[in-house]
Parts: sequence; structure tokens; C-alpha cells
Amino acid sequence: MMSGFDDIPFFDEEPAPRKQQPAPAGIPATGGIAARAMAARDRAQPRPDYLSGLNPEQSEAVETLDGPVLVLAGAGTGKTRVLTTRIAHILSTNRAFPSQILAVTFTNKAAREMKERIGVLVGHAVEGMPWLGTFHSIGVKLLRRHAELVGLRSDFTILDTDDVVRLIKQLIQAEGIDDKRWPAKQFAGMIDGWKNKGLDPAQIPEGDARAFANGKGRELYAAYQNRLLTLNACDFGDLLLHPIRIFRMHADVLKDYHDKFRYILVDEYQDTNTAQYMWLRLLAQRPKGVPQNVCCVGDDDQSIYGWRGAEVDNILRFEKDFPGAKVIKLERNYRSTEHILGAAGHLIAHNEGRLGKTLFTDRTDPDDEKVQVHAAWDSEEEARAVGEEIEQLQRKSHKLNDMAILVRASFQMREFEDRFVTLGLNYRVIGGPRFYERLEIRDAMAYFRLVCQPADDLAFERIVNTPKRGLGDTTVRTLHDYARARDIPMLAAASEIIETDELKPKARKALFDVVTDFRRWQSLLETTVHTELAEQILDESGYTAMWQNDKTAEAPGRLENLKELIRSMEAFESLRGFLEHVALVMDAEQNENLDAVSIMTLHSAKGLEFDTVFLPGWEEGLFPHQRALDEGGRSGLEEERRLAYVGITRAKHRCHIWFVSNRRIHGLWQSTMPSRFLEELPLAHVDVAENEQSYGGYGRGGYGQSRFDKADPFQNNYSTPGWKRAQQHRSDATRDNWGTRSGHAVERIGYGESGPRGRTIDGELVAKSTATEPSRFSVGDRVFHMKFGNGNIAAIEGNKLTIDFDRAGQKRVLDGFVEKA
DNA sequence: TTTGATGCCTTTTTT
DNA sequence: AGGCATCAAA
Repeated sequence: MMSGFDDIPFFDEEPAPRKQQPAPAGIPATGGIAARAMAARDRAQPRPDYLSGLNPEQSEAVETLDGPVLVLAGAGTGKTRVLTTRIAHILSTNRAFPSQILAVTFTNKAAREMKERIGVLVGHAVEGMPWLGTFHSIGVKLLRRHAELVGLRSDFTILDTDDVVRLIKQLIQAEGIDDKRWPAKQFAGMIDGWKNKGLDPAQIPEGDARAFANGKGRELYAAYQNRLLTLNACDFGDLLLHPIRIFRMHADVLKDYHDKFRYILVDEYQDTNTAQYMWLRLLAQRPKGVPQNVCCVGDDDQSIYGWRGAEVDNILRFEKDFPGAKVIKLERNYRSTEHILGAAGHLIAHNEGRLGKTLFTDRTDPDDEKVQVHAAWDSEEEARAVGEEIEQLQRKSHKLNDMAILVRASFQMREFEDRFVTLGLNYRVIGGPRFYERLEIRDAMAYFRLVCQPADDLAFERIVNTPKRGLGDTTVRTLHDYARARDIPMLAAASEIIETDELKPKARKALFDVVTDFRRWQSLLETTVHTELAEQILDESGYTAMWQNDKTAEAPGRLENLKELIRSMEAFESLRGFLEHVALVMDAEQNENLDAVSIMTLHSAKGLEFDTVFLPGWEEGLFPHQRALDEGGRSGLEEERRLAYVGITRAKHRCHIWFVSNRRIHGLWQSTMPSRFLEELPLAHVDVAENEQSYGGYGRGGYGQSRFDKADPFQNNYSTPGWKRAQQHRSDATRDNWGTRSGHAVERIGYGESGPRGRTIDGELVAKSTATEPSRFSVGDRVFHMKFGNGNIAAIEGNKLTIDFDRAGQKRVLDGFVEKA
């Protein structure tokens, strides 16, 4: 949305067209004679090693150092290489010191990777780059320096989502608002949304403000911000917003950073939200005539985070924001086969409002496989068949590490996991529950936080009665009120209140012990090695013992995690340093060295590549997701399509797409239609894979007429009444009409003899949601099926029957297709 | 405090 | 459907 920027005075100032002007002192001359001289010097010298091997566009992106540059880097076009080489180039031409480069990424992973790769190019110099990091980590660094300008102390705490929700809940209750009707979590989401847009409580739209808690939205938001200040705390959004405030209100501070950052680079620019954009504009802005050496790299076709506030618009209007910007497109792809690029390119061409790139590759290998589209009866069969293919590849000595299953929604993962467990296939789920989000880790962290930052009331409340110390709600409430009345932190309140007789003797004693413990730990903070102190805290507090005495199945794992936590502290110098790391880096490294298939969502796959990629679940309603359609309309659909594009372009050599005709969603069996994206794939690069083993020998005419003898399953599915109806709403007939093809069956890289028992076809999309009705059959019944003949029912699941057919073997069919024999 | 019941939600995720 | 979280009651 456009909200926000236009009323920011600072941005209204149109930068003048760039013209040659003497550079102010302290900034290297970048135009005119000096520049030409430098360019001449550069030419005179042999091209440095790191520049060789770049294609012309990449070179241009690396060597255009003056003025704004937008690099539109398609998938697999060497984006990271350009970024890292550009930095190396800046450093080795002495344009700037390492500390004068601001390089921003979105994730810690990306930052880490960039640092490593720059290290390879320039060696130790990378260590002198303190301003390479995520928006948030750089934000923290800025804020620690200037905290007092926004009313914080520099040792402020960073709250994570969980803390924020609990805090908001308290505020809602304090206002006397029903927290059932107005969930804290929802409000936390709203605040997050506002902060993504860079809005203060005073700036939020009236409508938004009224939408929550009978119009108290604005007051609550303001109360929340106040509470954060008293707690000396920040949420993630503040890590961006506070620096923005500081830059706006203190021109001298901003000027310092303008002088400092000679070069600014931003990765994944298409993912920036409004707040990040404002932050960046403030830093990149220069006095008129001074070049804005800002280089943003991104791909509008890979913008998949609109739902969390990313503004594709930021990348689309770069040239307006930075007049005179040079736009460089990287379209030469080094990752995928022509078929994969062809399929992806054709798909994404259905989006409007693109900057327009077409990936190409020189490689043409007749052996390259087209993108394969497969059909399956249901998700179970889908998982089984994918498992088969993986084993097949494995037998041809492909590494599991080179394969990935990319799903739209995480509930799809389970089916694959189940199957792989059965097969004994190693797999790795990426993006599951995070280490630092585990209960025991958060508890332990709360102890550490409170030792380092006694004002951290959230931490205090979290652990004051963990393990159980008889300090229940009543006591905590009393303490809370006491602290609030005097405007002091709860730990401080605790040490006061135990001197009084406000509490019952039992609670008083327990609280006394807690206070004493924390005093002792605090006194050890400077003198004891932090890992030892941490261990000591967990032991003396009784926290370790609590889990040791716990006989539930998870307890040993939790203890193990605590050990792991202590171990991971070793890499840090102090408890404080560790806390900061955890606040910002919520992920823990996974165990590498294991050959395993990766299972993850399409979102978490961005930036990765695999030899073989499986894309299951391409069905209307799931992908594109119904909710994206309902809530996002056309742009929602386009974002889904970009997601599909991201999925396909992850593949280097093989890309296998699946759809099923029946899927269980929220416990109900639903018949599904193939995704419209399938229809948007170009015939030239896609094959419809047909399982040669389909029901044990159809095709040899074993079981009478099957419509599949005449046409592929797509024609069947696609000529369903429902599908046709769906088509009518689409204006232009699609260019790729599967229906024009007849009888095409792709030679599968075969399922061997041990392959799946065969696809139960029956594409008729008539499977009504009959699952709730009791089946009219029972196990053991003798039944007749039009195609498979006679058989006995082996099992019943809702309206799905597993039947042992006399001639066709075991199949699963819908009960609508059989009758009692 | 622990247990049992009830109600709710169910796309994607970073920091 | 089912899993989880929260809530009320013992």
C-alpha cells in the first residue's frame, strides 16, 4: 500500500538530477576528472582475478560503483556472486574501508553466507565489516549507540514474539478488556503490521484504531510502547523504527552515518517492507549532487512475502526513488536446464506488473528431462510414488542431499515423513520448530536475561514460579501491583516486599530465596566464566532438577537441549553477548553430514537449489491457496504464481510436479481440481507422466474400456464439468491446451517391478464429501467395480474403500464406484 | 497444582 | 478430524 511515504516530508524532497559537482570533502571524487583518472588507472591495470569469469552484465553490476544501481537478478543468475564481488571490488580499489560499507540482508543465513564468500575474495578484510548484517542486527547496533535518544538505555532487551504477546495480554487485561474477545495474539499481529508500515500510534489509520477492542486500538498501541520503554525493551519492529526516529529527529546523527557509509548494498530488495524502505532511504539519501552509492539487488518475480508486509512496489519504483539509477538485468541462468527455465518462464509470464525478465541458458542437452507432471489418487499415493522415485534415483547413486520436496503448506509434510519413516529414507525437515523457541530453552533464557537485566519483568514472571516454588498467581499479582505502584521492576519490588509483611510467610520465604539467588548470580556475572555461571544458575534454581524429576517422555530431550544451550554459549564472550545473539538469531544450525532428502515449504526454499525437486500438491485451493485467492484477489494469485516460479526454479536438473484428485483437508476428504498453474506450463517443456504400471496392466487391454486408453488423465480431469466451469471465468483461452494432445504417454524413468501397485485412477471428480456418512459397506463385503471387476473389501476409511480385487490386486476406490456383488 | 473439558483454528515466516 | 491451548473445576 502507498500509506506512509507520501506524507514523510523528508522523502518529498525530489533529489535534483545528478550533475557533475565537486564532491564534498571526505567523500571521494566520483565524477569528473578524478573519476576519469581513476577509471583510466583501472583500465591500465590487468583485470583482477576476482573479476574474471563474470559475464558482461555481472561485470557491469560489479563495476558500476557510482550512483544508484538496481540489479534485477533472476533465479540462479549469480546474484550473490555479484554482491560479494562488488564488495570485493570496492575494497580492492580502495574506494572505501570495510567499515564504510553497509550491506544489508534479510536473514542471518544470507548474512553469514555473504560474509563467508567475501572472506574468500578479500580474506581478513571482511572481519572489518561491522555493518554487514540483517536489517535487524544493524538496527540493534545503531540503537545501542543512540538508545538514550529514544528513551532507552543501551542495555535494552529485545523481546521475541512470545514475550510481546504476553505483555499485550497483560495490557488488555489491565484495560479491563475481555481478552477472549480481543486476543492478544491478534493485536500483536496488528502492531506488527503497523510497524512494518512504519506507523507510530499517532499515525495509524482511524479505521485500524477502531477495529480493535471497541476503538481502543490506538490507546493500546500507545500503552504498549510506553510499557516497552519502562521495561527498557524493544520488539523487532522497534529495531527499525527507533533508528528511523533517531535519523529524523537528529540530523547530526544521520549526517555522521551519511559520511560513514560510502557504499550501501541491499540484498533481496523485493522483500523490503515500508519501514525498511524508509530506513534505507534515510541512509541512502545524499545532499543534492552527491552520488547515492546504493545498490539494491532483487527479483520482482521472487517476491513471496507480500503477506507479511513486503512491498514489491519498492523494487518496481526504484528508478523513481533514485533518479539516474542504472538498472541491470541478470538473465543468464547458471542453474537449470532449458526445460526447467522454459516451464518457469512461461508460467511467470502470466503475471502482470512485472519488470520483465526472461531467463535463458546456453546449455542444451538432449538428455535433459522435461518437467514432469504426475497425477495421483490421493496424498498417500503421492507420497508413496515420490518415495519410489527417490529410491530409484538413489539407486542411480544420486545423493539424497540433492533432492528436495517443496510443499505449499506444512501440513503436507507429514504424509511424506510418514512414508519416509516406513521406507527408512533419511529426511530433514527445514523450518520446523526452532531450538530457541522450545519451552525449556526459553525458560533458561529467562533466567539469564533476568540476571543480566534485572528490569526484565517478563523474564521475571516467566520463571518466578518455575520450577514450582509456591509462588502462585495471588503472590505474583500482589507483587505486580506493588511494583507498578512504585514504578519499579518486579525483581526490585520483590526484594522490598520481603521486608514487609504483605505476603504470607510461606510465599515470603520462597520469594526471599529467589531474590537471594538472583543477587548472588548477579554478583558473579563479572567474575565467573559465563558458561559455568549459566550452569550454576540452572542447577541452583532447581530448574535442572525439575526436568530430572519429570518422568514424561520429553524430559530427557529437554535436558539434552539445555546442555546444547550451554555448549552453544561457548562461542561467545559473555552472557550478554549470547543473549543478544539469541534474540536476533532464532535458528540453530542443523546437523550436516547426513545424506537426507529435504522437506520444506516453498517459502523456506527461496535461495536454495537442488538437483531434483518434487513439487506436490498442485491443486486448486491448496496451490494456489484458497485463502490467498480470497484475501489477496488478483495480486494474491500472482504471489502464488511467483511461489510456483520459485519452486520450479529451485531445480537444477529434474523437476517433478504432482497433483492428486482427493485430499484430506481439515479431516474431510475433498475432491480436488488440478492447479490452474499446471495449465500455464508450456507443452514444449513439460511431459505428463503416466505410470506404465497403472493398475496392473491396463493398456494391454486387460480390463476393458478405459478412457485412459484414449487420452491422458489430464484431458480427463480437465474436461470435468467443474473444471470447465472454472475455465469459463478465465477470459482468454489458454495457449497450452492439454486437451489437444491425445494418447500421449511419457516413458517414465520406470518404476521397476517393485514399483507402486499402480495408480488408482478414476479421475472422475465426483468424490463428494461423503466421509461423514457411515459407509454402506462393511469389511469383507463382496463388491463389483466397473473396471476392476469383483473383489472383497479389505478396509474402509470414510468413503474410501480398500479392496482386494480378484484380478487387479489391491486398490483404493471411492465407494460410489462399487456396488454389492 | 493437577486434571479434565471445552473451544478454536487450520498458508506461507523473519527478526 | 484432530491437535493444542486455555480454562474451569476438584
